[in-house]
Amino acid sequence: MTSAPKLSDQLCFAAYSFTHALNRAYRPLLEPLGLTYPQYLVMLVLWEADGQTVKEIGERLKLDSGTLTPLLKRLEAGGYVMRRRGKEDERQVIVHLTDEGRALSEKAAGIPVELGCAMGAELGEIAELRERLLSLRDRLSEAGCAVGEPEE
Amino acid sequence: MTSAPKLSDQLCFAAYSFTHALNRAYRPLLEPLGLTYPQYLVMLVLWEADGQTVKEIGERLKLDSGTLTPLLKRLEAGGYVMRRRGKEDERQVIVHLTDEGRALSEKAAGIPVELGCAMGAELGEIAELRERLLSLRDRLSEAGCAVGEPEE
DNA sequence: CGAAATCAAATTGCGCGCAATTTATATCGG
DNA sequence: CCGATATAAATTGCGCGCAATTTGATTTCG
Repeated sequence: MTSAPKLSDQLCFAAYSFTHALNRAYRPLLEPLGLTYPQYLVMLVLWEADGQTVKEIGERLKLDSGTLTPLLKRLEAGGYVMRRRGKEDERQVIVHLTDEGRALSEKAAGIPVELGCAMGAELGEIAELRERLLSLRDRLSEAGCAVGEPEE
Repeated sequence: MTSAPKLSDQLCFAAYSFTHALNRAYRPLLEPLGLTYPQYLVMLVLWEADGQTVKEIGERLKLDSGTLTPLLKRLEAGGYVMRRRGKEDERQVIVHLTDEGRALSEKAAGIPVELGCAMGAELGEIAELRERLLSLRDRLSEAGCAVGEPEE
């Protein structure tokens, strides 16, 4: 008798609802900066290395141009980045921080700390959890198309 | 000098991209059933207990009527559930499985197993990770409005 | 060189998630 | 009993995420 899978047993639901809770926790912290959470992630990528192409940003965040193009336009409208066609290769668009965008990193510096406190978890626990999630993510991505073949 | 937070240091990004990877892994498994991942979660809730109100489903999944109402309408259009106004309290809408919706649980029974294999993780590891994510989620939710007060 | 294949962004369409508002029903207090 | 309050869904508006397609530039190869 194949009983239905239980919600409470599922790692997937735990990850799903944890992510949403994180999103909700970030919202009030990011709102004063005029950023959504995915926009914040893009800014993190640019603070690490300015002048990346849409493709490079997408590889880092695992997002495609369908998501990034409108998001970057909103960041541009907000005055945090500038989008320029590449000079050598006109297919690509290079994203540069504005002065304002660079300056924003100072205001955002306290956010991870604050979130860490809200979770009340130790740095070591956080780090370990992070590694496990990234490793499972990569295994899932590798499995990728292999998922789905019947067992018999 | 307050340097910008690093993407790679962040638990939040790990959770974010793990969740998206899970979503992508579920997609090809759920597509033959005609379900999206959030729809699958709703079905999990109903397979455990049929005849719940929109509110009850929302409490279980941490979703509100703005998300659930259109989702449930699509499930109804797909023939898996029926939505009925409550007889005692006409404010609430009670969601019932159809025969087809109940039958679907058999086809979905293999999905968690398949995903577990794709992640190549042990049951114990999965269970532990799940508990930690749920516990952090709840701590985040409790902190809730407390998040955001300045430190000085 | 020039057509075909490849590649980077942009666009389109759809389903979430959630804040904010609206509608309809139920309950409470005077 | 009736108006005020509270509650459950539904609705509206916006920003993702992603599949699929389109547009325009570049590379490949005959």
